[in-house]
Amino acid sequence: MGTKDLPTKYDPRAVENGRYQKWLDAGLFKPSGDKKAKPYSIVLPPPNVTGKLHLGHAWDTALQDMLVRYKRMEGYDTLWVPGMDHAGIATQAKVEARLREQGISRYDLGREKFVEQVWDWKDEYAATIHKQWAKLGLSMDYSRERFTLDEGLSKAVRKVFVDLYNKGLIYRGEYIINWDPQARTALSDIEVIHKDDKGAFYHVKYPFTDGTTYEGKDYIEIATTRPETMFGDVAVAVHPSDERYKELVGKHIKVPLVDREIPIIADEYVDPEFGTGMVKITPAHDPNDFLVGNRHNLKRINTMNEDATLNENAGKYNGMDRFDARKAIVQDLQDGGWMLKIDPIVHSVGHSERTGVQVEARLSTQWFVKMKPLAEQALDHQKTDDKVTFWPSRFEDTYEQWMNNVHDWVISRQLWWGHRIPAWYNKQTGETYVGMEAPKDEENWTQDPDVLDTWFSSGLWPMTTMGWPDTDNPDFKRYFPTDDLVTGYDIIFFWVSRMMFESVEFTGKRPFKNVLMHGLMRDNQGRKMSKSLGNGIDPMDVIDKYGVDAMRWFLANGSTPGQDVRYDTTKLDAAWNFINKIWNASRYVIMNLGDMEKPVLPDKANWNLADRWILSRLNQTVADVHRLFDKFEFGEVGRALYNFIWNDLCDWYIEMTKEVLNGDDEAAKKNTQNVLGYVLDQTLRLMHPLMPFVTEELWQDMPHEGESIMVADYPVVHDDFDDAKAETDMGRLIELITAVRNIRGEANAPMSSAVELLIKTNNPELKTLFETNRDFVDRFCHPSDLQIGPDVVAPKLAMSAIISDAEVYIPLAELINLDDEIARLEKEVANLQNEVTRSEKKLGNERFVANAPEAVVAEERSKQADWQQKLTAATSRLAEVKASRN
RNA sequence: GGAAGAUUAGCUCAGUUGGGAGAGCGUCUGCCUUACAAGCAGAGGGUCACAGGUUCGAGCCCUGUAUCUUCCA
Repeated sequence: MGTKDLPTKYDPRAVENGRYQKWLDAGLFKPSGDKKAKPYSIVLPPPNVTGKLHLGHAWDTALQDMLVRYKRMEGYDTLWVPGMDHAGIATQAKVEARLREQGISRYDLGREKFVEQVWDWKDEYAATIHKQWAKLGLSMDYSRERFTLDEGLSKAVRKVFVDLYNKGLIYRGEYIINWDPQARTALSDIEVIHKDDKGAFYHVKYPFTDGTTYEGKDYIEIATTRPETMFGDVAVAVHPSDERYKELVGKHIKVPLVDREIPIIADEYVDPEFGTGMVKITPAHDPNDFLVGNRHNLKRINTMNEDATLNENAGKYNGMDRFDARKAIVQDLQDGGWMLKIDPIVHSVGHSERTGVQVEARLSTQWFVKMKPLAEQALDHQKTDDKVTFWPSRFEDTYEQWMNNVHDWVISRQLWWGHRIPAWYNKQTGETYVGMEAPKDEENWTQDPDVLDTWFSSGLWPMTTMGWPDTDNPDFKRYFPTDDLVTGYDIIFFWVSRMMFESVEFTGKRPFKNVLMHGLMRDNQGRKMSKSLGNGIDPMDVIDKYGVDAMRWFLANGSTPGQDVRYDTTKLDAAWNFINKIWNASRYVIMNLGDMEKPVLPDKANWNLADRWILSRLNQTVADVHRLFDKFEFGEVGRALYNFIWNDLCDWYIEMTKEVLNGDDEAAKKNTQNVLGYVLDQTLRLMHPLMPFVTEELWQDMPHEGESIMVADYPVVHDDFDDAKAETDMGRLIELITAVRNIRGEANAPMSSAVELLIKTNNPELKTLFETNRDFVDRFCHPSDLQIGPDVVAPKLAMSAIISDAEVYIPLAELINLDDEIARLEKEVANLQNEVTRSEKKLGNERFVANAPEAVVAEERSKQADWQQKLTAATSRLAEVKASRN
C-alpha cells in the first residue's frame, strides 16, 4: 500500500533519489536469462573517454533506454551492453594538453610513462561517465561492460589485423596521406574537415633556362596558394592537348629562390580551363601531384618536418614554421622581383578533426586497408535478407554512396595511445612479420611503433562486446547479430559503415538488424553546439533543474527521426508541466482508491459510458504506441500518450469519475475505483520507457502487484475494449457539454450559476443518451432545469447552439445582446453553408463517387447530412432571433 | 561541382501507405471548481516557400525555381 499524501507538485529530486541504485541492486538491468523468451540486444555506442557526456549522448542513450525498457516489458530477454572508447588521438591530445600546462611534453616522459598518464585520465573520466549514465537512468548490464583497449578486444583487433594482412587486404606502403602536424600523426580522409579559409593565389615567375620565350616573355607564370612548398617542385605540367603550351613541353625552367631546374611536362590531370592552365608539380606535398609524379617518374622532394617546420631542402628557410616561412618566402619573392601579383581568394582548407590545425599532405609510409573488395562485399550483403535496415531509409543511400567511392583506409597512427600494430621488422634483413604475438626471437625484431586508428577497433564493437572471436561464447551465440543500433547520422562513415563491412567480412552476418539515425543537438538559435562557441548544454545541469524524466521526454518527444533538434528551455518547461499533470492525476487516483489491494477490472456489464469510453480510448492508444514504437517513432509515441493522458484521461474521464466517487452508490464507486486504478496502472506502464523514474515512483505508490514497473508486462491490445458506440455517445455528450460551456462563456455565465437548459431533438436515442447520463449532464452543464425532447419550444430570448441532431437553448434574457447573437448566428450560418456547398459539390462529382473508396464516400455523405441538419437549424434560429428583435 | 534535408499559426515544431491542417509556447476572455493556477473553461490565429504537373481529390506523389542548413568532391 502506497503513501496517500503525495505533494501537490512533482519534485524530480525526491522521485529520482536512490531509485537507480535500487534497480541496479535488484539486478533488473541484466538479461532475464529466460531461454524461452526472444533475445533483444543493443550495444551502446561507446563514448570517448576524452571527457564528459554532452546533450547529444543524453539523446542517443535515452532513445536506446526507451527501446530496451519497452522490449524488456514486452517480455524479451534484453541485453544492453555498455562500454567506452579509448579514442586514440582525441584522448592523447587532451593528456598532452594537460601536460603542456605543466611544461612537459610526451617526449619528456617517454612512451611508457605517458601511456600510464593516459590510463589515469581514462580512469578519471570513466568514473564521471558512470555517474552520468546512472543519472540518465540507463538500464545497461554493467557486468558486461567493455573498453576498446581491454584485453579481449585487443586480441580481437590483432586477429583482424593479421587475418586481413594474410588475405592481402592490409598492406604497407609509401603514399601521400593527411598529416596532423600538432599530433604528429597520419589521419584518414574523413578525419579531415574542410573549411573555407582566406588565402591567396601567388603568381610567380618561373624563368626559362635555355633562352626560350613564351608570348615574348622569358618566364612562365605559375599560380600557387602554398609558396612554401615550392622547394618540392619537380615539374610544371600542362594538358597534352592544350595548344597554347604544346611547344613548351620538354623545355626547362628554374624554381626561383633555389635555382633548381625542372622540366615542363604534359599530363591529363591538368585542367586547361583553370587558372593559367599550368600547374607546378610537388609530389611530396599534394595527393594529385603525387600521382602525376608516379606517372612521370619524378623525384619526390619532401620539404617539411613532422611538425610542419621546413627542412634542409628548403635552404635558408630550414627550421622555420610553415606559416612564418610562407611570409618570408613571399617577401623574398617580392624583393627579388619574382612575384607577379597576389590575388586574395577564399578556398577550402583541410583541418584536423581533433586538433583543429591545418592538415599537411605528407609523403610517408603507413598501413592501409584495401577497401574495394570489402566495400563490394558489404554492399552485396545489403542485397540479401540479412541486410541492415536504415531508419530513416534515406541514410542507406548516404551509406551506399560513400561505400561506392571509398578510398583505401590509412589505419596507422603515429600515436602512443591505442592498439599497437602487430607487425615486426627484422633488424638485419628488414623483413616484415605480422602475427598475433611477437616472433620467437623477439630480440632480432623491432615492433612497429605505431598504433591503429581507433575506428579500427570500434568497428568491431558489436562483435567483440559479445565475445568474438570466440564464436562459442554464449553471448555471441544468443545476442549477435544485435537488434538495433542507435546513433547520430554524423558518424555513418566513421563507424556504421565500418561495423558493417567488418562484420560481414568476419562473421558473414550483419552487425545489427536496424540502425536508427538521429540528428544533432543544436542551440536555441539553431547553431551546432560546440566548445568554441561555448553554447554547449550540460545534460547534468538540465537534470538538476527539470529532472531526467523531463529531459528524456524533451529528447524523445521533440524529435523526428533523422532530424536535428533545437535546445529550448520552453520545451523543458512543457515537459515538466506534463509530468506534473501525470503526477497530479495519479495523486487524484491514489487518493480515491480506498483500501484497494490492486486494481481488478470489473465485469464489462458494470462499465458505465465513461468506463467503456476510456477503455476504448486506452486500447486505441495501446495499439498506436506499439505500432509507433516498432517504427522508432518516439515523437509520435509521445504525442499519442500525451493526448490520451491530458485530453482523454484528465480532461474527461477523471472529471466524470468525480460524479461517481462523490455519490452514494457503493457498488458503482467500487467499479469506478477499479477502472480508474486499472487505467492508471496501464498508463504508467505505457509511459515507463519514456519516463522511468516518475512512473516507477507513482506505480509503487499505487496498489500494484510486482517488484518493479520495469519488469511489469507492457500493455497489450484487447479487442473487446474497442467500443465504437461508446465513442460516438461520448462524442455527443462532449458536444453538448462544449456547446453549453461555449454559451456560458459568451454570456459570462459562470458554472457556479445554474441556468435553464433546453434541448430540442427529434432523435429519441439522443434523448435517451442524455437522460441516462443525466448525472454527467448535471455535473458539466449545471442546469437549474432540463427539458429534452421534440416538443421543446425555443424561447424567444435565448442563447443557442446547434449540435448534431439537436438544438440547445439557454434562456438568458437579461444577459443576451440580440445584435451580438444575430451576428454570431450569421457567421455560423455562413460557415455551415460553406461546408454544405463543398460537401455537395464533392458528392455531385460522379468521378469522386465512382473512384473514391466506399468508406470515404460514405463518410462524406454522413458529414453532408450532419452539416445540412445544422444549417437548417441555424438558419431557422437566425430567423427566430431576428423576428424577436422586431 | 554532386547529394541530402528544411521551408506549415507570432515563435519552436508534428503531420509515415493522398480523403477538409495539429501541438507546445505566446496572444485575448472568464474562472483559485476540494488532482493540478506550472491549472481549468473558452476564443482568435495558417494561399502548408513559389510555379507547373499527375489524380475524382495533393501539405503529402512528380518536375522546376528560390532561400537556408548539412554532407561529399
